[in-house]
Amino acid sequence: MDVPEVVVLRLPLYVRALTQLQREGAEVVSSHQLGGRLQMTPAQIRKDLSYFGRFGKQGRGYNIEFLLDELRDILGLTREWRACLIGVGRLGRAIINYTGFAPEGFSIVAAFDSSQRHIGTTVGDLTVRPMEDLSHAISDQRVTIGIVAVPAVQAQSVIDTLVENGIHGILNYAPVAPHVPMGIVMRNIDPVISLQSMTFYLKDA
Amino acid sequence: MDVPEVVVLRLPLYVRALTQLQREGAEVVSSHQLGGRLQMTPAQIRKDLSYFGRFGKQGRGYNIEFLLDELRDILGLTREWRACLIGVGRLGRAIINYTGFAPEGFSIVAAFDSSQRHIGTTVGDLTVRPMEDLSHAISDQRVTIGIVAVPAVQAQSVIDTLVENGIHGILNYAPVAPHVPMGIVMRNIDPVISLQSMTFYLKDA
DNA sequence: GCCCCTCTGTTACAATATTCACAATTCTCA
DNA sequence: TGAGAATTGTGAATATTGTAACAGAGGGGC
Repeated sequence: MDVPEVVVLRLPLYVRALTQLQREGAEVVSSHQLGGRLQMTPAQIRKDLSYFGRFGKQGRGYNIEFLLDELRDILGLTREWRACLIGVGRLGRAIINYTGFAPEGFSIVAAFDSSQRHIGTTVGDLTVRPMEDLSHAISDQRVTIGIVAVPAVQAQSVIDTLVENGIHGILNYAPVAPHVPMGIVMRNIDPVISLQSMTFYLKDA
Repeated sequence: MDVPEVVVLRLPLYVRALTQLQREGAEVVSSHQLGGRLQMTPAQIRKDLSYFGRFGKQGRGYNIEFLLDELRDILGLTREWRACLIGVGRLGRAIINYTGFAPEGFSIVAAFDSSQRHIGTTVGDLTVRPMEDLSHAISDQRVTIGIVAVPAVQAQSVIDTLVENGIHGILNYAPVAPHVPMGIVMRNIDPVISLQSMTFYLKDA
């Protein structure tokens, strides 16, 4: 099964739009309607979905509940995902307190920091632990995702440590482009980079 | 000048990597070296840069200081950009307190909320103002970017209001895919979407 | 039951993006 | 000064991604 990554990146958008439609009471949606919501062509939606199966009915469209179930299954969203967070500075604390993760099945089950100042303190309902505990925590609490919220200079070494301890998925908030081995999936959250590509279009307006 | 958007999206990464190299004391860098840092091919870097001019010297590479100046100019990073923030809940407060914006020339100069509970309170060094003040604040304080940190249901209408008041650049933290008119530049920051596309690759590991 | 309208899945095509490959230029050093 | 090594900028080749178009299936109305 060889699905282009761009397609995978769009699937969560479909899930979200369909969930919204479902909340509005819709039962069926056409690729045209969905495309209207997401500002994309109906053809692209149909093509994307066709990588995974045949989910629609000609003349009718897609049953929302059914398609949602399928997409959630494809993306692996039917299980809970446990993450650990490294770095409980301002940013890290904000991430722990962010309420958007839990409803989608992502939970932060452990927090780490290298500074004595933070170790032992409580953030949300987590007690901050020293980096030395990382290895045990990952296996004991079956953590599969690492969230990195340390300063830029420390990010690469923290990520190396996570990878050494069997983490395959990394959500990186540090403003760097870390190097990860093949097979490791990393996503960067970086508002400054987003702004800097935005100003290119704003600068002569 | 017709530059592909993917190229513009990469320019900030070059700026960051070059800044880092400069801090390390380097004066010159080749496309090969830069590619090593950013995990991309030398050819891609050279081609990207060639959309904007000829910045390198054969046999030698790129003068870092010169290339940085050029890229900053291309991206419009030589001026200060003033933003306003809408929504001072947990997320909004974290954004105001985020220290990563200022060093890059982005400053949040006004904060708004629609709830009486928040209006008049102080966040960072800003006093939260009612939405009614938005129009005046944008012109008085020459705000050009809007940062949206309101709940999903309010995001579209807040964005409409920003656009009506002349904002062309929007950094959206709300977990929705809002609809904006042509010519408006929007960037979405959405860790949940990032995680959801990550789990696709993690689910059978 | 039949016609017509709708809408999917898919194939063929077009547009974009990336990589290759090489002439041209610069630097180094004997 | 000249030969050899390094590295750019770019046009051509390849690969990837997106769009269009259409055959065929499903549904509704009469």
